[in-house]
Amino acid sequence: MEKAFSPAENESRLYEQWESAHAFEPSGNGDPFSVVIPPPNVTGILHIGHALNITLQDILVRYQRQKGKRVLWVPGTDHAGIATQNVIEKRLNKEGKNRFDLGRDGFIKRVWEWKAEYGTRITNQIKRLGASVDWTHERFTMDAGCAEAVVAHFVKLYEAGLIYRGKYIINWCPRCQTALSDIEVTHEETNGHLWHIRYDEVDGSGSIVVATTRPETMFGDQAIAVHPEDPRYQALIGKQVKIPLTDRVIPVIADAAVAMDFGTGAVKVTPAHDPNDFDMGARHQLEPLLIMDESGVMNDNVPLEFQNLDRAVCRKNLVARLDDTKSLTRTQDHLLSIGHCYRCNTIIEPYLSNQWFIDMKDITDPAIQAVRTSEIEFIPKRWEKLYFDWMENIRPWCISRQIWWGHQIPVWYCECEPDSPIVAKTAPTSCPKCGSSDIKQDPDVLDTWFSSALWPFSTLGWPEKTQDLADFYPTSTLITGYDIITFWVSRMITMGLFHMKEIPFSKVFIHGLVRDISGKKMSKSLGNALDPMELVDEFGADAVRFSLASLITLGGQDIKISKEKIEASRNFANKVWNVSRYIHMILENHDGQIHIETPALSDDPAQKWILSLLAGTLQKSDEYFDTMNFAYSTDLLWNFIWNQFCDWYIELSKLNKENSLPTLIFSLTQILKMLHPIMPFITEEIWQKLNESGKITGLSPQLITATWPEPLDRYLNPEIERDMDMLIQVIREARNLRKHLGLAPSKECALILVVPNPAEYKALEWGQPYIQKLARISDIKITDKTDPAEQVTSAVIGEIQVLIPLAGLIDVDAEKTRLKKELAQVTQELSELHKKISNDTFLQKAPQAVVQGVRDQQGILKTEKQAIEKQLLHLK
RNA sequence: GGGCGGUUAGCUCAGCUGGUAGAGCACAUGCCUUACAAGCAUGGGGUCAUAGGUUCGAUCCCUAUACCGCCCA
Repeated sequence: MEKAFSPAENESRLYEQWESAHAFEPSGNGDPFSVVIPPPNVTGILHIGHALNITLQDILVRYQRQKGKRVLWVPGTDHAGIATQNVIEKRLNKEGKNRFDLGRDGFIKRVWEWKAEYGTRITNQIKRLGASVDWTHERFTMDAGCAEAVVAHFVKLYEAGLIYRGKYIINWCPRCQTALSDIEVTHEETNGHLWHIRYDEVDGSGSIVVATTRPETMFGDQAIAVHPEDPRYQALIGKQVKIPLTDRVIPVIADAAVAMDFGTGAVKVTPAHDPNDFDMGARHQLEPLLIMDESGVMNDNVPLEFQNLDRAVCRKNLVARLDDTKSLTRTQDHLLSIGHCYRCNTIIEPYLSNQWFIDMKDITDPAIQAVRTSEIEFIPKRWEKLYFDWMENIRPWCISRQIWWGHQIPVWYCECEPDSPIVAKTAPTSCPKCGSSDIKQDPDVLDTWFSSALWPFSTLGWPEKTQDLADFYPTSTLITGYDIITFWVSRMITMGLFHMKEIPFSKVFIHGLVRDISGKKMSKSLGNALDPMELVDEFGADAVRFSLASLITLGGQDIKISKEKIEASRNFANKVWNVSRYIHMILENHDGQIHIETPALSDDPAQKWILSLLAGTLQKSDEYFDTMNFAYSTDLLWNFIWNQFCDWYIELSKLNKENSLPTLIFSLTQILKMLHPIMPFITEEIWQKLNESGKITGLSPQLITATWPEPLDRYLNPEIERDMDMLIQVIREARNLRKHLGLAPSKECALILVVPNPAEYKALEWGQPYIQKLARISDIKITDKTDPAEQVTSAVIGEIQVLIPLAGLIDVDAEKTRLKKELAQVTQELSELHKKISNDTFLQKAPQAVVQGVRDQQGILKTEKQAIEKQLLHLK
């Protein structure tokens, strides 16, 4: 074996080997276990959040596969309507063109070309992470099957009366030129102003001052509203006022929705540009008046001087003019929340337009129930609160988008009845009413999430009744970030239950978002983004995966990642490689075969010990993988492999190399199996190297399809673990004493152990060679009583005294100082225990075991104290 | 305005059906001990945000407060 594992030279080869062996495809007769990947944007690149998400799924999936499940992990990508269209439009801009120059068909063709060119980029990145997805099941939200599903979905909802079209205020992005759903708008607290504007009464008798954050919309005002019980304005209700700078006259109306304590208590009502005003307008039969076009530019419903101005410029000019004309009575600083497009961050315009909606409130009940009854379980549970909050206050979902890239709405219109849509699964050739062939399809496309909502079953073949659907729906576990619980998770559950009458998955594992080391969200514009592919290049996929997994605790907190963390994981991988290399070397020098399925049960204490630890590790490992406690899994394996197996067992086994080989090999194979879900590449490579040695029988050709370890409970041995713990402590103390003496590590010395306890005496007796080897001891003497004659440096572990006799070399003063410090420590602890034990209420109320624990501890410390005092006396 | 999460060693985080704290990294010291210097050995380092309360006993439970982050309106 090479001195180090080279990820760059081996990972892609191993991946291809797995894939060509069909290892990622469902096989066997086990229970099905299926997962659908949260589809990334087909033309995007993989960011570290994806890497985290994919890593966690792959760990779960590989574990379940090794456990013998019939595993299907469906990969795929999303067409990401607005985002992708934006990218292509930017490209066109660079060529000095726009989408209208190409026309709809030409533009869409262009996007498909782009997809053909870049669509494999992200799937290759998924491969580089080692994701064991079944590529034969790969899907795309705009492939033929998904498209068919989307149409079936739309038609079914329409026929159930749940989809409708209408004029409402929606969130309009003037840059993307499309409607957005409520959750596609992000709100930002912003320092703005509250402008107080005076509207004069037509009859000249007085005026009313309204406060507004958006003065430019005043040209669309259709009323001024006050609260019906506001004493300040009683006389004004019903009066007519004039909009400043215009001749338009509007009424003062009374509406209970007006907040008396906001601003002046009087508000302008602009039904076409504000959702609340729209509702109020409907109550008072006010006609909405649009004053901007779709780009946010003022139209000819405003005075000439403001026409064709951008809304922001208009505001600036208007405020100046109002000030000049004394209509502006006051300007206040005001903190307000402004909606922005989540794709391009442009300020959203509440805009009146004709859109398609789904009436969600009629179909969410089963989806709410499924989580209430724990049929679907969120991990961590607290996210259910967000889910319920969203679902129980659900509003109509605006699903139409005024873009070209996406699923065009399956609706046609005929001149004969332009307001009556023809909804059909396949494009009609003529109008069913008048027979005219002059029919036009609705130009809008559907929200991308409309198709994503079908993902757990559209990817398995729905609306056809496929074998995949029968075998793998419902899926098992969904793993995703909390940022798309409302966008995606809630809608999959709703639509899964609506179409399939069955939940789409039984568990939803929610992980945090990846942030940089200072807690900021990673983004390209901030320059703090870590490119997962660069990290894979530098440290290997295994190290990146291990690092990410090690940060995922069940609390679901956001995680911070740094290169240092990944470097540490790379070092761990190197440790695994090197211990394997060491065992491999012994194997090569070994004559004969090792039978892996029959590990030796030897009398060797070290072997008994490591097998006991291995058995315990396996138990916990199963538990942590089953509960998706990823950080515990990585901790457990790191600790067992590095701190127990490598640091201690390997060293102990060197005393008994040849005899230890079966245990070494067996332990290693179990380690590889347990570590494989997290670090698939390096473990697979080591596994195959073991196989290539030709000296081991019973190994499957590939680790990926090797079965998970059988329980090893028969090896559990608490006595040997206790004895070895003690032995390790003795060795540590001996090393510590040597260090204090300034002894060169290579130099051997003598050791005396005073051990009054017979059981400990016995263990130290068999442990004698281990102590000599690991603490570099030439002569060792184990006795049950102190020999006061010698000059020693000493330490105490419970009843055991560890002494290094070294007449002449010991700095008596330093030794005294050290012992006195220890004595003070022990005395302090003893006095605290004493305080506790002499408290009557403690004795009465604390559990027996706790009281006994304190007593035991007291006994041990007393012994230690006496020993230290005795040693101090000897030094005089 | 409402809600959620966080505050533990220099850094990143564990720990919490309550019995005075752990890891990795970093740091210090000494080592090329033939698996590994991407390493080995040893060590230092924490009034568990603050103030109250419950309790024999609180990092853990309760109530406030402060600060940080996120979500919703």
